[in-house]
Amino acid sequence: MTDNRHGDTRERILDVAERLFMEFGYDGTSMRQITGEANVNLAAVNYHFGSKEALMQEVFRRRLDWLNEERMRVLDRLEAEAGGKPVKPSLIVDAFFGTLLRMAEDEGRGGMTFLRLIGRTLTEPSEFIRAFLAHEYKTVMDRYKEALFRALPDVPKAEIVWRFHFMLGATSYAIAGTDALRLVTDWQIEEEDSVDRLDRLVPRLMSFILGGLRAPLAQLDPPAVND
Amino acid sequence: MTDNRHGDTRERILDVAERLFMEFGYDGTSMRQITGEANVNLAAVNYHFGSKEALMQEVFRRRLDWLNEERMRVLDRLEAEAGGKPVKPSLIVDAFFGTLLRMAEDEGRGGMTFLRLIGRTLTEPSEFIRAFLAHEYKTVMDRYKEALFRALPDVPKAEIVWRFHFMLGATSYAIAGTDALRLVTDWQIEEEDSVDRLDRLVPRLMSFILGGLRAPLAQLDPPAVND
DNA sequence: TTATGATTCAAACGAACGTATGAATCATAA
DNA sequence: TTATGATTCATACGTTCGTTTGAATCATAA
Repeated sequence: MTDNRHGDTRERILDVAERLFMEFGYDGTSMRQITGEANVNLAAVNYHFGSKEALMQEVFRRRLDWLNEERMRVLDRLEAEAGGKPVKPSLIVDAFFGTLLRMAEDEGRGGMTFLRLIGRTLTEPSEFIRAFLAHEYKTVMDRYKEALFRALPDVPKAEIVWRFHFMLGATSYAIAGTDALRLVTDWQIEEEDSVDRLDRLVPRLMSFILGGLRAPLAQLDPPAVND
Repeated sequence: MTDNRHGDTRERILDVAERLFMEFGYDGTSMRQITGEANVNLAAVNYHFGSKEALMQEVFRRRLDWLNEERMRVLDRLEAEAGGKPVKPSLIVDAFFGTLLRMAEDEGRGGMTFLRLIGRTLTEPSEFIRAFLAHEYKTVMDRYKEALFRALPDVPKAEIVWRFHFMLGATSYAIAGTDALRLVTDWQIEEEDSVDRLDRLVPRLMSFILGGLRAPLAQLDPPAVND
């Protein structure tokens, strides 16, 4: 027969699904693709997870639980070290984005595959995915926003949230977009600078988003009256 | 009967498809949705455009043709005004991204709907879409990269391309992600700061990406030897 | 060895998808 | 008015989708 050990069926499905969702998106990946490449029966996903949606959620939960706890731990440590004073913005940004990016160096935690999946999924259209991610992210997001508010007391909160958006966007896109970017820019960057080389990407991206965070505030006209 | 004028069937299909592709993505939008909301027969898309893929391409071509020509015109003008000297980076960035963002203020050119569609599509998984966009974008992209190379002669070209990526990412995400961002950040930003208010978004985004472009270069270890 | 619950299997289900077809209807000009 | 080509129409085709089913097979413990 095949080399199936029935005990790790769940894990094999999760690994394959993670990779295929990353490559083809949620809608673009069929149950038959997943079960085929995982060498399990078509019905196995529904048996072990209940549905395709539940599988997608489990793919994320498996990685996000650790990531979000780690983000909390790092911020806890930074705030403890600061002893009541606000934490430096660059440290907060590194705790949030750097933790995510460095997670990709650990194959046991999903590696580049999961990192790209996260990036791609943040712009996925499917309603249930966005709702699920919003719920998973809420607590951590609120903690980090509060930390940034404290760290930048002179910057309007709305501006901070905006820049958090922009940083998220640059990051998602950078990690999701290997292929997309390759096409758009023709990618004449040398081999050793490929996105696959995280040690090249991380410092560049961190430098960019920190530059954006520190940029002078835009001059805005006063808000128009609501009519 | 309905208020169908058979002459504008093509245009009505394009308008509806643009909106639905923006909202639900390419795979998530069915021919029956499109033709239903456009009040045309199911077969109309295949009759007028040939296929769903061809429809998607026409949705883009209708807007991108003007956008890319306008980007060329603006850069032509800037380079003429500079009279042989390099154009300032901030002007180049504004010519590329600002032209796109300001296009969204013109409902006749697609408005926010097309802007969001562009943003979302840059991370779409479908192969044919990415290939199509890469082809549409190639000429313009090369011109702008060259302009940036000339404007920043002391910055390694690879770094410039990287930061172009990051700027593209922040922009795509910001314009695509109304709903996604709303969820991720809980969106306690006041009403008048919504993404729908382009006059709020544009200066903030431009300030952010310019800050990123100007950020100090990251310190990199020398590239590892390829083995 | 046998009984039991967990897992895997082949096969099928109904629904939705993009597309194709040929007749009906329309606009236009001879 | 009639002939012609463009367009719209209702309907159906063949696929693929996610899911379900009931029997077969497995691991485990009495």
